[in-house]
Amino acid sequence: MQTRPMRADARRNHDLLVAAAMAVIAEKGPDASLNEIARRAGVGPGTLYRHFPTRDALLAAVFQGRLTRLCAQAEELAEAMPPGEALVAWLRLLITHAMTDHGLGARMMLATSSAGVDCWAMLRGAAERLLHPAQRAGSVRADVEFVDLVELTAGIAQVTADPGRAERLLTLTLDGLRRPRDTTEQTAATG
Amino acid sequence: MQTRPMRADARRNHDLLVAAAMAVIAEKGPDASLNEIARRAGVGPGTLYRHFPTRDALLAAVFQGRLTRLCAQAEELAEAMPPGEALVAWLRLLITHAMTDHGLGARMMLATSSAGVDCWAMLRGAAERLLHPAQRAGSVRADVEFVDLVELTAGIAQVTADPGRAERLLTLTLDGLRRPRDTTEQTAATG
DNA sequence: TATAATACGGAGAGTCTCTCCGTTTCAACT
DNA sequence: AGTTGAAACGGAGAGACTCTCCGTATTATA
Repeated sequence: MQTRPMRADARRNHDLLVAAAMAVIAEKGPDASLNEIARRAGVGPGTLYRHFPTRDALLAAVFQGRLTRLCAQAEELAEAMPPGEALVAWLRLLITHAMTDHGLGARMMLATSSAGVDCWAMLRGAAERLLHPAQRAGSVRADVEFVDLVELTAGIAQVTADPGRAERLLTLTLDGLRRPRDTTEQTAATG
Repeated sequence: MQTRPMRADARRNHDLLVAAAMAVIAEKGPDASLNEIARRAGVGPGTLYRHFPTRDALLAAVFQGRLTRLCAQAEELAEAMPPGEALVAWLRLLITHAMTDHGLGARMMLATSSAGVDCWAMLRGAAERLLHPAQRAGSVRADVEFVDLVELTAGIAQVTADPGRAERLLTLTLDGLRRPRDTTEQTAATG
């Protein structure tokens, strides 16, 4: 996979397209017309399709920047707080990310490999950087895995656009719906 | 809201359209062409739009039957099991429903009022019929509300198509990600 | 500057949604 | 049964979108 330097005009159009896509998607949602994005970028539709063969490829390019920042924040949190709190704080950031642009963030998070950018791998690195210490510290149950975190977070982000509701659902997910079992309930067979 | 009897041909076409929609959506997903549904039903596009002004109205009609059955099952479970178990069993059914037709079920569950069929009200009745007893019995925390159940369930259904994963995420949501607090961790300030 | 490789642009084919209106069908009344 | 007004039908068509193809223009290299 050797990346030979792009021709100057190609590079310029690539950047114009990503910028236009960011603007149009922010205002019209993830189903915005690709035609309009091309128009806004000042290029023809053909050019758009040459750079980004599928809609998802374009979306991935738009989100790569945000995702990179999100993963960097995981590292910062890990160094600034105790493991359990750091994880929770990052999950909050993750939900915010997943809610951007009408739930588009969540859609990208779930895409295993969206043409070039491997969101999955990036997220996995960041999430496990926080999850494993939190588990070692005993703040999070040991059987929780990376994929659980991402799917639950993405799910919450997709069902509501209201940050207050999202916060509420995240809290519930962290603590569980069942009553805390410091009572007598022993749950003989829950399977 | 007086419902005068439909004309015979109107009634017939209505039913043909719902049947066609069910078939086409099952095979092509929720974004299936409305044109094709009309064609399959043997009517013109105009007729389809007269009966169902929006896509969601048609989808709601398709799902009304399934939803009705789901709500009836809530009643049956309530009579057959202890409150806590009944709720969990019904949530399992709810997720299955939410996953049908490529996550379309979840989309309908979240639609507050989809042209005629008020899914929200139906679900609310069924869910609270199970939730409140479960809370009185102490199986579920008292601050959980109907809307929490629906949103969490719909979220799970939308992020995965694999029943195994859905089951896993439901279990996690019921029990929480945090470690059960029979340990020493007291969480002074988690905000 | 000449030339091959690369990228561009936009016309156009095919599809989809949704509307409009002339035509047909139904049901109520004589 | 026959008449008639209302209700419903159907399909042509406007407008928008996705994606392709290929003649033209631009870029890098010699």
